[in-house]
Amino acid sequence: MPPNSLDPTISQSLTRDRAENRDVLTRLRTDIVSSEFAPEARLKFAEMTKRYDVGVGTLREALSQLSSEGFVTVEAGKGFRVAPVSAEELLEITDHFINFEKRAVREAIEHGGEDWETNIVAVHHRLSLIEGLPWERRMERHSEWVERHREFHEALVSACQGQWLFRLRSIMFDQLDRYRFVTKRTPEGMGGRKFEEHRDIMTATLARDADLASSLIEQHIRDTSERAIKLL
Amino acid sequence: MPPNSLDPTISQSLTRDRAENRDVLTRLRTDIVSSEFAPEARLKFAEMTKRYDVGVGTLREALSQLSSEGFVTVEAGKGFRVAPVSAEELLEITDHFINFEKRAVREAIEHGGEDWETNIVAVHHRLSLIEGLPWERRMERHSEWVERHREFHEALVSACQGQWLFRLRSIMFDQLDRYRFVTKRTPEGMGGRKFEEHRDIMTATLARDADLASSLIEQHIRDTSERAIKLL
DNA sequence: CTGACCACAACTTTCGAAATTATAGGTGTA
DNA sequence: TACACCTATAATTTCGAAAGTTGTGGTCAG
Repeated sequence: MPPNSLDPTISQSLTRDRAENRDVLTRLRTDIVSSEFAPEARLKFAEMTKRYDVGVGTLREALSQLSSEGFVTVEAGKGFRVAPVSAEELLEITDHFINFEKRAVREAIEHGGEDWETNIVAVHHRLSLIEGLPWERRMERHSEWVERHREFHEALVSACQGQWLFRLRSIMFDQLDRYRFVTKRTPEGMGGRKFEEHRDIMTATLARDADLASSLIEQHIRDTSERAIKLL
Repeated sequence: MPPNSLDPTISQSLTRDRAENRDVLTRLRTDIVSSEFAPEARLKFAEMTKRYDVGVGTLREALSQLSSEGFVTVEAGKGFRVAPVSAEELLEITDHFINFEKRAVREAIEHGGEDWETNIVAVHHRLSLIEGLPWERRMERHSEWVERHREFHEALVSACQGQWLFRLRSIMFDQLDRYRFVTKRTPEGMGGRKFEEHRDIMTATLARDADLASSLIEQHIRDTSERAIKLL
């Protein structure tokens, strides 16, 4: 039942509906990543159940899941809070993620087949459609960019053999997303060389040049994190 | 209301009650780690609520938490299952854990103070009390050994600076525990050189010899995993 | 004026029933 | 006989209310 095409405000309703239909877990994580809730803010059940229109049980399940992902903290009897942020944590997360991502892309280059290659090209294209846009239009579709950016990096390493390597990498990536958000409103952060960097990473990966791809990815991630630290 | 002292079967009721009083999450994890539920077995709510005497909501929260820890899998509408096991996964988990643990112990050696040292000695002593026992008595207290063993390795790295390093290390340790369980009933696995190995690791760590401690830990973990693989 | 104690309010946590969704078995038709 | 559909059953998933806890403000004794 997708009557989106009948809605007069098409472009808005498309993104809006997609956001609304996702489950509470995803919506809550998105709201925390995008600083909708400030770090260390209390997450009260009364407000949350109204905001997301779900029962307390469902909400509790989502919150406890987010706590094991590291996005919220929980203290017995005191409820849930948004996890704090710090420059030290960002530095550590960055190091772990780079470490994982480099190993993962190496494995993917070694084992990836035609489907893997094709998917990278496809996903990169969708990312470049947004990154090629002028500054203002990119800002409007920032949440879409976040999603495409995630898909692109995930596609790069999706052929890696280690299930846990992929899993650990993804945990760190989600955490990085939270810090990446602070660079949103700066032209350098949200634009700059991103377009070329992603293109170069893709080229090196498809050329099966693991050393080059690794080093490009490391620079790419470290640059972004260093910009974020200055803005924290 | 702990009328344990009135119970005639004291030693049994003490350990039993301690197990019963822990929350559902811990009990369920213990039951999965100790192969109480076979890998890939379905975890039905009807049976679970009776077994642990909790409501479906509480159970659901525990299960979804365990799914993000990797102990159970969940498919929307199909319920929860115990996560599968494989030799490949054990090898990967072992590599990740050794990697984390070596870095963590290095950091701990660098930053650890007197409290850290004292705690290691104390926790190692409690571990050695069990490991010094003859074979049959050790078997009886296997679940206690698991707990002490966890505490010992945790104490070694508890002074490491990286919060996420510690966290990631702990996730891998819990996963290893599940595989370690298969070596339970073999004399070599559950005894052998464990006593001396743990003592040597402690000595090297307290002597602040990071290189030696790292290499001893790597051997220690890898030996155990290789034994487990043969029995899988 | 200070400190402790008590009662009230707000919030978290848990439970069991109701609604929804998947599964298996059986019936009818080609 | 094979295939599809429909029904009954069994499971998951969600919700709202009740029970339990923690925090707070006020009162009374010292």
